Amino acid sequence: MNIKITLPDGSIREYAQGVTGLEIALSISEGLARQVLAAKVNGQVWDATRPIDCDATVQLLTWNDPEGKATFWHSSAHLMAEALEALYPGIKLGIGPAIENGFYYDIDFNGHQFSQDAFEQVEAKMLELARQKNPFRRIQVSKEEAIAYFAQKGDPYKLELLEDLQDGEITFYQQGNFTDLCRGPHIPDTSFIKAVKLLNTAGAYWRGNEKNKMLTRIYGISFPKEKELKEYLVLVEEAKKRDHRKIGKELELFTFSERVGQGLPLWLPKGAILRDRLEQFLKKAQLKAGYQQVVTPHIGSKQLYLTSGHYAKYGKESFQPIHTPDENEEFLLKPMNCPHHCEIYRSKPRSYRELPLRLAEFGTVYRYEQSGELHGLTRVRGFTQDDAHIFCRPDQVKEEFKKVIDLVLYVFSTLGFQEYVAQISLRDKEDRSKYIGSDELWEKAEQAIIEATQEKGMQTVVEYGEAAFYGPKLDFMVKDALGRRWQLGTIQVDYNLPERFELEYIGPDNQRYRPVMIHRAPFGSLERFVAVLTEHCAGQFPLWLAPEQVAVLPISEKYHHYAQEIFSLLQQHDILGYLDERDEKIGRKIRDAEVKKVPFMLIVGEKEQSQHTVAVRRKGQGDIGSMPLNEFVSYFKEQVALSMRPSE
RNA sequence: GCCGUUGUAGCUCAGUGGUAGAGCACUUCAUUGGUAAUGAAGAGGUCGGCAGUUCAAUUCUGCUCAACGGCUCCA
Repeated sequence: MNIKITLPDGSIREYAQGVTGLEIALSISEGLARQVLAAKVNGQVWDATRPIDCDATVQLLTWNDPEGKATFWHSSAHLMAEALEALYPGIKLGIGPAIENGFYYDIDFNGHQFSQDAFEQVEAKMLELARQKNPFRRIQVSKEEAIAYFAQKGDPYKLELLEDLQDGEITFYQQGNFTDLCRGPHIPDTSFIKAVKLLNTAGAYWRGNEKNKMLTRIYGISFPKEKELKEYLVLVEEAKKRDHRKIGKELELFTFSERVGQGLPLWLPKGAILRDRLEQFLKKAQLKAGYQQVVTPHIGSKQLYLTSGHYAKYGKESFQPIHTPDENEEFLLKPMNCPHHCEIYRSKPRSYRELPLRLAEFGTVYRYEQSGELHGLTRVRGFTQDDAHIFCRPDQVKEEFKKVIDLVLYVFSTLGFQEYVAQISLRDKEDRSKYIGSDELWEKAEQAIIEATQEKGMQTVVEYGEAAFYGPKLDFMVKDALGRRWQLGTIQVDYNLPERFELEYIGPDNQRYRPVMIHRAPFGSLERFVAVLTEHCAGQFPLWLAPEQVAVLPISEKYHHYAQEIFSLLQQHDILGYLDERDEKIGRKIRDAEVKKVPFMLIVGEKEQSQHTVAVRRKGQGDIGSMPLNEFVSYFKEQVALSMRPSE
């Protein structure tokens, strides 16, 4: 009996029943067959060797398809497990999935010593096994058989996983001497794996629960070609060069001190300039958008956070209250600015005519983060939010929300972040105990976000369980140099805090109403934003942000006087930079300025002094000719404006 | 917080059971130079901290602090 197979180009071919993806590929071309890793059958990824029994739509997956890569890496995880089992008999296996870049397997080494020194040995074993061209076999087993197998093998983790599986849908995959409980799919055989590299090890709790045993997670990556592994490793090196912790040190943006405490960044002069420019930029944009700046203290009475609900939620995992010596009053370092802003709202009766009231503050907050979580500037214990709270009428929520989206996107585009993910963060579907407020209010808030993003025509992803405890959010995420995702901007709709703080306004009918709050921070925090921006531009900041914009480099001591004149004129135009009066040759001064990523160098010597010009050199471009200083200043200002123009 | 790795000069890193080295940076001197490193000399470290083993510890052991890679967490 024949079945009809529809291919992605729309063509329909007939094959005998039980045809496999691999056979279909072979019927098209041998070259294709050599590349096929898996097959997407009616939208589901299958083994390329699995028989297809009825009419189906089939897409053949290769290394160029994300699902093809995932299958490849998943199979690589099995291969690694096989190699590890061969080298360390008696180990227990957790889970071993493919991830965004590679794969991992969680291993209980059951008494064996394992360290990264053994990586090469494991890699060699994997390649040895790969060359055996062992097919991955899919085996359907009953639950009983499956339990018997792992009970005999003595693998408690697999037995635990089996508990949650239904009889009848359990499959094993077997290659060489290795059998694993696995849903699949897998690549046809191990010989596709031509290059492997183990990357690092890490502890990981069994099933992600910190009450469970910690297993050793081994990360690795593999490729169908040796060359691709090399390219990948070059890419990783490049990413490391962009790491904001490294660049931050080199460019003297920030530092940490053990004596000050972990997670408490010290901003150095150049970093402070960067921060300040970002603040000024946003303040200006916010002024235009109708925000008003406020300032509030760094601590607040514990009572404030009891009211807001933050104390009940986070009190135990926060910095503990400060006690006054005499009255024994309790104060908390402020972990967020909203309660303070609520009190500003309450400072006088409000009319509907005043709304929306938009209160903005670069507010420094302190949160106790677990020590193992701290990471450069992206995860710290003291940081400054570009915070604002919009108090508005319920009928204004959507419009205000959309305006905030515009502001966030304006900020992103001005700073060159084209790639970001807008994530709608909603409540956990099952566990509602983590949240305050009624279902009705939550639904209103969630609806407002969904509608606003739809009306803006934004591409969004929805994540459940990612909401704040008082309301849903729209989060903007970007990736760092090493591919880790970080949340930058956030916009949150909140019906709950106005309740808790009993915020009110008088409506046109002279009745009291409750306003709605929108929390928002386009940068998120200055710290994290600077970190991600640093990596984004590899320390080569746009001209308007560069902490050192122009270096004045006299050829020799004889021209110091003229150079000083030039430098002070630059200062009068608010151009930042330095004058290099060191007793060094010009080549050296240029090199040092290049290394410091200074965008412009003005070289002055005999010729410039006599003609009253400056020789302009642009970083990365070289000499761009001589001109009178005033000409350079206007050229420079043009370039600053260009560097700020929102990219399309 | 948990698992693993690391900690030597301002930075990047060698090294050893007998109290330490390089390059760059820094200081001084010579040099007055034209688009990515001029030369010489000097100074700089209680080898993360505390304890223990030892005749002797930077080196071995324990604890502790911090950083790094993950896990968990993230108002």
